[in-house]
Amino acid sequence: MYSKELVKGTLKTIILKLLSDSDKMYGYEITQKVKELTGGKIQLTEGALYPTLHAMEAQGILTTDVVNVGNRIRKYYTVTSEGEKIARDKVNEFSDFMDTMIFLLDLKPKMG
Amino acid sequence: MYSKELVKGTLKTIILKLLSDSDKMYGYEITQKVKELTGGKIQLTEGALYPTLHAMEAQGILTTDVVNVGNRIRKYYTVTSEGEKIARDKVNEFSDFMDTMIFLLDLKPKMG
DNA sequence: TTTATATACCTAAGTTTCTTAGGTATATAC
DNA sequence: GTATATACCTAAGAAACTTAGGTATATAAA
Repeated sequence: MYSKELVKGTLKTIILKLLSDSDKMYGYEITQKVKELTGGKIQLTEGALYPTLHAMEAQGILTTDVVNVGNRIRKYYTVTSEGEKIARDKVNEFSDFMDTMIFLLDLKPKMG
Repeated sequence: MYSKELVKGTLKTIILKLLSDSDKMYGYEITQKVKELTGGKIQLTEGALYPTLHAMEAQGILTTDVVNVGNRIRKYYTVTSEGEKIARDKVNEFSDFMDTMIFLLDLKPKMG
């Protein structure tokens, strides 16, 4: 797990990237996918995740589709076309930011 | 300039890296150096910088040396040996975090 | 059978970390 | 004599989280 400050500010970018790459995902699924992909190094908290999803829905970035699975509710989120553009912008901005930080901190990236 | 959320959480890391690589620096000098090195893409605000420097001094990470330059005061900051370790840890953690994000966001770094 | 864990949603109070918006003062360029 | 640069500082407010709950079903273990 990384220190809290570091992961701050990346939540929307992560959510939008995962949702853009898949048809639809539900909240709990997003937390599990991030945990799996990062080997547990990034673990989204539900207290941060759900309000962010609701805000992005209110802004027209995401739409929802509520499904009954057995007796439980599952709320699927899909990125709108407007959201797709925001997703690309967010990922590009983060990429640019990382390049700047790599230079500033005099680092060599380990991948690529 | 990057969106505010992104730069959040990197302030201490940036300050400690710059101070570790130099003998000593004063607050205003740090803001100018970061602005110069990032081509204006990261601009530290004094409202964030000074309280952070004071906190790190109180924690024994930094020591100060006040100097008179003409009739003006200049407060130089130096990293303590304890601070050097924290600086290395912070930079390493950020480096690791970037590797994780590069994988998660499916990016290719442009440098290295 | 009841207890713990996993699934699946949610909210609200509190904390941290920053931005915004000031204040003080000297030096220099226009 | 007015704006910009240098150089320090603080305090109120905002943003984005964490922490700590609450609700409810399904399943595995004891």
